This record gives sequence, C-alpha cells and structure tokens, in this order.
Amino acid sequence: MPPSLTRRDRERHETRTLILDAARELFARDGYENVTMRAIAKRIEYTPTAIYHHFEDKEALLTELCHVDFRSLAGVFLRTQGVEDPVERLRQIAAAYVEFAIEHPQQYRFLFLMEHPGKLEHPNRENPEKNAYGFVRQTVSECIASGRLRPEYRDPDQVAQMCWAACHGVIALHVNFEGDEWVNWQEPRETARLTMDALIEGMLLQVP
Amino acid sequence: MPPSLTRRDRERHETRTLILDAARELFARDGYENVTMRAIAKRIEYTPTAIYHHFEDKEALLTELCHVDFRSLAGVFLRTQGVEDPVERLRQIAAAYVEFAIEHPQQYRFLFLMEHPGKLEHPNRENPEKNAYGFVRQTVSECIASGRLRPEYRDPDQVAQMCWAACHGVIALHVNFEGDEWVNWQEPRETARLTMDALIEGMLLQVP
DNA sequence: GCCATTGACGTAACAGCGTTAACCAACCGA
DNA sequence: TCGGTTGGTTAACGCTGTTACGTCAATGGC
Repeated sequence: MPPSLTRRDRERHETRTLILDAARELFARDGYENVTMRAIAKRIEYTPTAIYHHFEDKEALLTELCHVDFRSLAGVFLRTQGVEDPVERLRQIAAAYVEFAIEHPQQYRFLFLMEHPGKLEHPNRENPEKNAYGFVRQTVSECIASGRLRPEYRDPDQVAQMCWAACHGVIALHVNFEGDEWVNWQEPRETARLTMDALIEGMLLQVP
Repeated sequence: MPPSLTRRDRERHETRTLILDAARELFARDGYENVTMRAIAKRIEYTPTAIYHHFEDKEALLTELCHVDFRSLAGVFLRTQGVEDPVERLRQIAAAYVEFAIEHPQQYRFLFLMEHPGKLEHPNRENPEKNAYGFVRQTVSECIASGRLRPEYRDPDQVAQMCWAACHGVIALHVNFEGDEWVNWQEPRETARLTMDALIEGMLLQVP
C-alpha cells in the first residue's frame, strides 16, 4: 500500500480516537445527556461539525465506546475460562461483571440501563465465546449438568437470567441512586457478592 | 371558607390534573425524553407557557407523577401487613413489587430506572408505613430477629438491598429488553419468584 | 356599583441543543 | 499543473425548555 494513503488513514484514525477519548471522558464525568457535541469539539479544539465527518451522530460516539467496552467485558469473562468448577466460575463471572459495571458506569448505563431505539446490535450473537450472555448460559449449563443444582433450577436460560438479574439489580440501583440519602446504601461489590452467594447456595442441593 | 375562593382553587386543581393526565399518557407512550412541553400543551389545547403557571418545569411533572405512583406502591406493600411470618411476608412484598412493576412499566421506569437529577425527594422517609424501602427493611429486620437467617445476613440494610436488587434486576432487564431476540427471555414473574426463593433459601439457616 | 388587584393564560422571544448545507484550503493522483 | 478528494470551518435550521411581558376576565374592598 502506498505510504501516502496510509498516512492519511493514520491521521484520520488519530483524530477519530481523539474525539472518542474526549467523548469518553466527558460522558463519564457528566453523563451522556449532559454532554454537548459543542463541548466535545471544544475540548479537542475542533468545531462541532468536524465530529460529523468521523461519526454519524452523537449516539454513534457512545455506541462505538460501548462496543469497545462490550468486547472488554467479554474479555473479562474469558479470563474465567480456566476455572474448572462451573459454580466457582459462575461466581467469578458475576464478580467480573460487577467490577466492570462499577468501573465503567456510563458505558454500563448505555449498554444495559438505557432505552435503545433499536440501534444497538449486540455483537457476536452467534459466537458464544464472545457473547457475554451466551458465556453465562454455557457456564450455567455446566452447573446443571454437574447435577449439583436442585431440580427446580434445570433451565439454563432461566438460571442464567436469575444470576444476571441479581447482578444487574445491584448495579442498577447503585448507578442510579448512589448518593441518594434516603437509603443507607451498602457497598455494591459486597452486596453483589452476598447476593450471588445466597442465590447459588439456595440453588444448590443440600449435601448433608 | 368563602365559596368563591374554593371555586378558584377547584378550577386550578382541575387544570393541574388535566396537565398531569396528559403528561402521564404522553410519557407512558413516548418516554420522558421524547415528550416536549409543547406536545403536552397541544394535547390539552393550552400554550406551553400555561404549564409553567402550574409546575416549576418539565421534571416537576415527572416528579409529581412519581409521587403518586410511589404512594400506590407503598399501598400495595401495606396489604401484606397482615402476614405474620416475616419470611413469608418478604416473599409477598417481592411478588407485589414485581406485579406493580409489570403492571405499570412506565411508572416503574420513572421511579427506579431513570436518572433523576437529585430533585426527586422520596416521600415519607420518616414514616416506615408509607416508605416502601422502610417497609422492606422493617420486614427484613423481623426476619433477622427471628433468628432464622445465617449469621452472614445480619445487616437489615444489606439484606433489604439484596432483595430489592434481585427484584429490581429481573424487572429492569424485562422492561428494557423485552422483545429483544438475542436472549431467550423467561416470564419475569416466574424468574423473580425463583430468584427470591433461591435467595431466601440461601440466606436461611439449615434446619436438619 | 366602582375600580384596583389578582391570577390565569397567551405572545414572542431567548439561549442552547443536535445537525447540516455551503464553502474553503490543503493535499492527492494524473 | 490541474481537478477531485479530504478534513476542516462558518453560518444557519429547526427544535428544545424556559421566561419577560402583555392581556383580559374574575375577584374583592369600598
């Protein structure tokens, strides 16, 4: 490939990431709704119009950031693949999920908390290794196959959604109501851990 | 009191509820962000300015509607007061919560899913009988006092938040992703019931 | 019964938003 | 050297929530 072309491409890619970095910082600090295109442009000393030469619209910025984070979430999940015991792996997946959500609250909000006008296509649906839900479901299947769960909990989708919901609930309350004073909020990681522990304990057969 | 004054007040109250009803319908149909003050005004054949003579701003409309719904949620909780066994009562509270959320998804979204810029003061914080969270917390306290929970679960706030999060998670996933095809969603009432059953089972001491 | 006061509502506008049409200057391959 | 592409700007559009101000009828003290 001619070097001139690659330089153009390189420069283009650079300003692209410049925009994305600025957007990420501002979204994280002020929240998506409170960040204006003009503010993003000002931060990188461009005009708002320039952004539209690199991205479709404001939501495209967030969607792009989300895809990156979605991949990194799947990556975090993948790191639990070495754990033999599926029940223990399920615990670690949950912990990773919660950690991810707390570290990237704005991205989490966009991925799982906001209403989407049908635009966000969750990636890699077909590939369970890169599909976060599929990964959880797979692990739950192994838990069921191991025969350690009570007979009520034999549907992998059902159980996967129970676990997901438990973690999601803790996070959702946390990101939305952290700082509100009318509830004495506990540390979300701890709440999530205790919840998953109780949930799993309640699904396990009793071994006397 | 002079009847003239009460008539003024009555008329004022009437247009107030006229505005609120219109706002509720539009918010429920199109979502808060997609409803403009002009649209609300048009529906009741007023000018946008008129609304500002009855409400501080757009968010005040939402806040008002939330307060109404919050009271009705607390009312649903109150109906479980007759149940003696605190653990059974906790189950019923959870079921009532989920039922409320599924029956009034938009109100639920207002109350617990949307970002509120700090303005929403949850009512009756001091009065546990009308404060939904306080009601849950009270029931959890009784569960703990009954000595049937494992020692890990001795903090009423912690356990109340675990239960709340479990229900909230099921609902939040349901209202946001119902209809999405990339997950084989189970019926939310059933998911919530199974989750609460497992959660409670996992927190209970084993009685051999 | 008169008349100032009140209060509900409308008109017109403001500032700020996301977005876009039109334009321009530098660069590219020919 | 030319002409199109690329990457940026200027200025504007239509929309938003919101408000200063005007209007006009009902109210209430005399």
